[in-house]
Amino acid sequence: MYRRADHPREVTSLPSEPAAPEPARAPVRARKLNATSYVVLGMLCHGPATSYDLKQRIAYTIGNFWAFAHSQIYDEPARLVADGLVSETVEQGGRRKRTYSITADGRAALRAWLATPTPEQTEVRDLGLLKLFFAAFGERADLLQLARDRYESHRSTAEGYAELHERIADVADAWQVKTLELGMRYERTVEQFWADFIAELESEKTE
Amino acid sequence: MYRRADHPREVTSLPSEPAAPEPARAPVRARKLNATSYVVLGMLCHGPATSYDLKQRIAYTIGNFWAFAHSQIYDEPARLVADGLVSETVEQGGRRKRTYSITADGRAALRAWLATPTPEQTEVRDLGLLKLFFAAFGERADLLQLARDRYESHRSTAEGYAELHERIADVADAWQVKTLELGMRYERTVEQFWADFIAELESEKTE
DNA sequence: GAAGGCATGTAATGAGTTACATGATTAT
DNA sequence: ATAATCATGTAACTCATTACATGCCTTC
Repeated sequence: MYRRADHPREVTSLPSEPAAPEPARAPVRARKLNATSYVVLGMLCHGPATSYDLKQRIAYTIGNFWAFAHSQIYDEPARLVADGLVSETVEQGGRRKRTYSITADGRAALRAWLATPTPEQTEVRDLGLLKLFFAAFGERADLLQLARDRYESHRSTAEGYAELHERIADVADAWQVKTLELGMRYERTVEQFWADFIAELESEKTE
Repeated sequence: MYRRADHPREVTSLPSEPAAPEPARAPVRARKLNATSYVVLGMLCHGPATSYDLKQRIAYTIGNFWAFAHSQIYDEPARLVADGLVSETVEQGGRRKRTYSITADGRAALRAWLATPTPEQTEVRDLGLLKLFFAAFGERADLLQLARDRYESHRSTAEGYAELHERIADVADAWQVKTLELGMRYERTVEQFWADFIAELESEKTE
């Protein structure tokens, strides 16, 4: 259950009025969906899922470059249910596990989003880059260490992507494969950057 | 003033005790700093600044790839003051504008962070990539539009970076220039990806 | 049948976003 | 002297992160 569902949001009718004859449709004013919402909607397009299933689907794919905490994946479907974009069935007995499915409205919302322009700038949240930016205030040795760590990290991610690509290129959705291909190019670029940088640092030292 | 400074955090002494003779040092248990904190600390290393100054410094530089809302830049320094890592002076009269300076503890905290390993994965928050990933659930025409938009956006960012690089390469901090160079490589890579993708989409259409 | 990890969830806290508000300065 | 924009800040709300809690399943 969405634990903030009863927060004061917008008064749509006076509390003392008797129930109006309206058929209790979708919320009058829709919440503005965010990236998390669309990720959940998109993943549910592949079929009903529990939060844990979603967590898995995301971890293999989008989670590689855009992390979502597992509690987000437990909260967001509940919000989408409140929005009428997702429906939920609760297992009888046991842990009363919830399974979510996307509704027709949910599919429509996803399609509408896909049809919408995308003017937002990409954000690259890279602590390594931040550290490089402020390196003047630290030690030279730390910078070299940073470069080596970041190089290794991106090299290994790139390698992982390449393997994944081999395994799924023939079977997966073509656009998902494309996404992965951008991931590969990105990782290789950054890997190369740090490699070049290490080389520079080391050549300066010996001069 | 940090408007949540008086939230219940951790009781360090019973309220009824008379003031102990301790010299009221830094907070017993330090808040865990985050990226925003270090960005502010780093920017303050270049000299005292108001929040607006910080906003500017960030907008020209780090803000290009990692966005911070201006209210964050107003909140975070206040927290750092509470942490003892930043000091503040309040203008007398007028708007009682606050100017922040980094303290010795603040510099130490920044240096410590720079000396720390960086195992976190880079996050790339790109709505275009998300849309590509879920493109199977949308229209072909929307995908082509997406590709064109994203191509143009990255092309223009790359160009902007190149100009900036020309202007500052000789005068700015060497590591900051390096950061920019990674930005350029990144933008060029992504630009090229979308260009290739557009070409593919268009060649399929004519077959 | 106990240990350890997998699956499922909630609570508390802290951070980020959006919208609002308004004083100062500059340009017309 | 009015408008426009820059500079400065707060409030309300939403979202994300961290830590906790615990049932369920496998394996030894």
